[in-house]
Amino acid sequence: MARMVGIKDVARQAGVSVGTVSNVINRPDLVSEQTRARVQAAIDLLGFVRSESARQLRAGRSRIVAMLVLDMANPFFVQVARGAEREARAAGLGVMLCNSAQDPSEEAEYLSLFAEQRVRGVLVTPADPTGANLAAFRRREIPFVLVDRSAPVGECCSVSVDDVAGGHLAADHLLDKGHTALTYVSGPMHLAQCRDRRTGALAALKDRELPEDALTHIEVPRLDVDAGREAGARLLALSRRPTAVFCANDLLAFGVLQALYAAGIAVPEDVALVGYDDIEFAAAAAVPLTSVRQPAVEMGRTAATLLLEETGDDADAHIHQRVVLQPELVARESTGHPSRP
Amino acid sequence: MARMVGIKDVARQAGVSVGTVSNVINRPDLVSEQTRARVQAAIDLLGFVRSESARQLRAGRSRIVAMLVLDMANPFFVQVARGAEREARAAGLGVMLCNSAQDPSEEAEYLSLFAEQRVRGVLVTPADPTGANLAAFRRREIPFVLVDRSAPVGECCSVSVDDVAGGHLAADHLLDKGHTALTYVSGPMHLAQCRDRRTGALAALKDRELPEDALTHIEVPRLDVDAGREAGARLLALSRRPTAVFCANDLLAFGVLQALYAAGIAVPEDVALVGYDDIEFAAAAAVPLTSVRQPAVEMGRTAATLLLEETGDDADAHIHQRVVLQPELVARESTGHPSRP
DNA sequence: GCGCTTGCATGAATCGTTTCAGTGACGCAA
DNA sequence: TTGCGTCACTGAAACGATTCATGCAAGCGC
Repeated sequence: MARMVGIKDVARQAGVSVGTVSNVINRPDLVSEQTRARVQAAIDLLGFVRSESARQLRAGRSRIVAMLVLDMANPFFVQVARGAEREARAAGLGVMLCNSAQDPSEEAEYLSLFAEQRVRGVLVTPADPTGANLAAFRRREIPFVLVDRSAPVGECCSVSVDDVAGGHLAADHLLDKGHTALTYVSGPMHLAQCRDRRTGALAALKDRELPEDALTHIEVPRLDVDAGREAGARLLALSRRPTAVFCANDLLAFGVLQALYAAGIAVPEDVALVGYDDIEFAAAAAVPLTSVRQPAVEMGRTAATLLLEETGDDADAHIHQRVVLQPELVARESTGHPSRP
Repeated sequence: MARMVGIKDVARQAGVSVGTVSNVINRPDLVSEQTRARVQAAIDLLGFVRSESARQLRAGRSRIVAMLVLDMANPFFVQVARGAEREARAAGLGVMLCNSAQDPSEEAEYLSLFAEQRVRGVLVTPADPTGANLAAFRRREIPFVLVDRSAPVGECCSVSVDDVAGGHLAADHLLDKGHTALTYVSGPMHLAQCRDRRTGALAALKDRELPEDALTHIEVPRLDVDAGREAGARLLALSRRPTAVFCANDLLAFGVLQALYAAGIAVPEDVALVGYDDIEFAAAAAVPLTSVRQPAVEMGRTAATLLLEETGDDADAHIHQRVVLQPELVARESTGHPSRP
């Protein structure tokens, strides 16, 4: 590979000093019209591309924000990423999107990588339930924002969605449809998500003075379609099959839906089904899925905004915020068409 | 933010020279056991993290490969990315995943970003039909591998899947089921993908001496679920409704499926449906979707391998390759259950 | 004509690594 | 003792940009 052309080559070609070339690139207003044109011509002629590494070596930090999500196979996170990306790029920053796949050791590796890269900041949905990875990361003094997790006030910024409210919405909807007992299908209960959504559902039952045991609980080890199928199988094996099922995310709901279908059980006629996240495929399923919509894009956008604020020029003025967004129920056919409740 | 601790601070703390610290990190075998321990202790004590930017400034290139995909909302590309990522990380490289969202200008911006970053190489599914972006990129002498596109031999590496064969498989399957006329639902025909899959389907018809007009064609402007719904509506409006539909990707098929369902038309009883890509949700739909599986993970893996080869130490020995993988039909219920054809 | 400001351009210092030619120290053979 | 090779370490020169104190010239008011 031929030697990269540097700012020096441009300077020589244009007959000016390196400082001037730098000014043409970064503060063109300091340079006379004439010189600027000459330098620009040299740049174009030589095909000069400035080296980010040299730039950031001098600046002390890069112009990249990293984003580490739990599961890229889940369209929900892709949406979040899209929101964050749009915001960051509007501010002239690049985004490095990575997938921890819920594996704490992957997460740790990525966080080291980010530290070495001196990224501007990190948007992260933590995978490590112990918090050890983040604690180690905090010591490096790299700003980060928790996404889809809420942080203790003051420790760092966080953007999340009110999962208790979401669980409440879902349960309310099913109860409105006339069901008096629900089954909650969740991932591992060490995830705050799964816990909070259940809490919300219980609250909804309580509001109507229904007993707590009107909520059956099926817990599976992951939050994907496969696990949903497993949950569906266990659901079918119950002595009294429930008529209303609330899943902790849409992927689980898909799995359940499929298991029910395979057993010849009609949705919504025999069983009403509610998912969570309202991913694109929820609407696109053959039986469109009622789901609790999380403002995913907005969550990403907000997280990026907070990070930019924290790492901006007036960073000292920054105080950590804990943003909680509200979910919203999207009723579709999997819980009975609105017109025939 | 406190000043970053550098290799110099470590050297001072350990009472050795900077060169020695560097050796401890990069070539520990050159350093005596004792010194190594002392330096390591200093590193841990000070929480030293080496600066990638300085490192790559010296090295002339970074340890990051970029990946630019067409549509991150399509799980197929997420799979490809996963394959590439695994391979790259195994080789100690970071992956920067970006989404051009099929927008040539986004693509151009990202390619500039990559050039400035001096990335090791780029895996790209081009969005720009004119090829201008890539041509500009080639001048920068940054290696790249085409993904899900085949390149003219010798120009660069490429990994793709045989789309003609895929189309043939899909059509064959439907014809095997007894259908004698097919409808092909595709995205824009300027995409080689869409063209080739049609070509394959036509070949299948020809093999059975069916006329070319046994293949109706519905073209929609994008390859997503919405576009699929539109195609479904147009399909329903046809004077003679087809009994067999082949979609250029699973997202389109989902849209069609939904439109059919909404119109009370049963799949597979009234209409048989085949998708393409075999994304995870294909199996998870309430009517599991027959689909042409592309070896997505393997494609990503192979692309990354080729790139590593091209950018490795023996790069001079590298000759551009054009890898074509074979697709595979996965029969599910949307074309009639195997047991009751 | 003198001192001032203003506008432009200069070039050296700097960022944090890696690398490489040198420097000692030590052991061993002649 | 000298010469030589090895081993462990040193210190300075890159890498390619940004920044800043500095210089120079022209313009202006007095």
